[in-house]
Amino acid sequence: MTIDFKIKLNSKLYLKDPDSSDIGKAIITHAIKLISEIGYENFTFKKLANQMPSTEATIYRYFENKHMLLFYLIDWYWAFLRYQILYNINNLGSAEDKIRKCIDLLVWEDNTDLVSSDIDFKALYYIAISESSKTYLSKEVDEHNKEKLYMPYKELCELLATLFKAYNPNYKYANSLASTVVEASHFQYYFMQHLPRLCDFAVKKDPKEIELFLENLIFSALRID
Amino acid sequence: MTIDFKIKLNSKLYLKDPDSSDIGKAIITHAIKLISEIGYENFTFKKLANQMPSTEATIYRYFENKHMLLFYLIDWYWAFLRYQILYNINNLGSAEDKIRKCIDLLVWEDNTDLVSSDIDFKALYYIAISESSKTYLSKEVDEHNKEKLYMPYKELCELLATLFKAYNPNYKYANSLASTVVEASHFQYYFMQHLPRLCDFAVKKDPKEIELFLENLIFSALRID
DNA sequence: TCTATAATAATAGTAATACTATCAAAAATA
DNA sequence: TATTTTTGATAGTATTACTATTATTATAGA
Repeated sequence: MTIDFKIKLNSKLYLKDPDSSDIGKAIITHAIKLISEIGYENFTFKKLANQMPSTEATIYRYFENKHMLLFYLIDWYWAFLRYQILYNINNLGSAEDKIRKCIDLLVWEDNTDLVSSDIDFKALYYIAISESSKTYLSKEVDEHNKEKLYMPYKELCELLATLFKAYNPNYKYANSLASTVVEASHFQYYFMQHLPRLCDFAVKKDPKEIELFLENLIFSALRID
Repeated sequence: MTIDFKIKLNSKLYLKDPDSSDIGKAIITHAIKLISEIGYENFTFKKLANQMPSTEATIYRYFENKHMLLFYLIDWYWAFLRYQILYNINNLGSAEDKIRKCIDLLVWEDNTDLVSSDIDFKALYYIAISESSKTYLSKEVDEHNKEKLYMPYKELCELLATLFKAYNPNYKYANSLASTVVEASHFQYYFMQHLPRLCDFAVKKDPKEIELFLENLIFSALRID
């Protein structure tokens, strides 16, 4: 599958748009590779510069610090996921089918055919799982929220919530259910791999099991009597 | 309410048991205060030492680094929460009542009467909300898991899962539902305060609303037809 | 109470991190 | 070609995350 579009992100995420130059794009692709390998805590601009190769100072001209670079990747991920969902549910009829498709796209499977791009989607997905909550679990959350940096995440949740409302207009917790499902799709995947006693997918370790759990959770909650 | 017990934590969390000396206890109480104020990322042993007051070197004799100190606090929190639940559901008859009581204890309310201790429970609760996932969202997760450092969290989830199974023995996702509810109790509270569009509690900002959402989620999922 | 032992304070020091600044070379653009 | 922008190379600072040493203080046992 190839979707051709440009994701335009909030300009407050960066000092200089990484999408505007080759070296900017290299920063993004190498950052995805490096963060997914060594983790956000061990990631530094110096290490990134050595990998590219480039210099620390150059990267600092694009991003204020590593937190903003992570923010950029995560916002790109949420925006990309939302576009992918919009594209894929467009031709579906029922709200139920649309919700099922969302769950399918929320949970990564290895057969997902996302080539034709420099972005390593699987690596980015792992970063999203392990690091995305760190964009909001910080003391700067209110400032960042004022600068509208959480918009891509909010828009994704809003899309899900809208579908839930379409399925059952009387359900009172559409937004909370949406954020719960998005978060759960991540940490259940993480638990499956690292802390299997916290989930029920240890035996098969199959992402499809996570989808079944989430579908069951959603349609039970939304059920109309 | 006063519960009198000692929480015994995994000795791999520390170099010297902070519960074994006055200065060790001071490290814990001051760390709770300081981390809740400035956040884990901005927290350093030097700042903690200046607050107590003591010295950096002294704190390093108790904890390998700030990550292990956070781990200690979070493990204490999960263990404490579990004991509190066990104590409170002991005299309850039905699984449904027990589950409702768990939700009640999972979500902090300001009237919660936990005095008679040096521990600032409210501050610790806020730390748990904002920082607990950082104990497992690290590249060292598998090592720490081998050392059984996630036991208190697993035992809490296991307790919930057991209650879910008691309510409906045929439900297939008791563990995943348990971890989802525990995590959701935290991030829904956080969203309510910082990112209200991601939840449905923005108007009242009342923790009771979170409880209603979680109860609805659980009993819908567990419902027997 | 004295003595031995352990714990802490005070201080110093190192390597890495998280930046900022400067300036020349290279590349892009007009 | 001239001008502007970007990058590389280098240097430097403050803070963080530790480790090490030694003197002082507290504690426990005889």
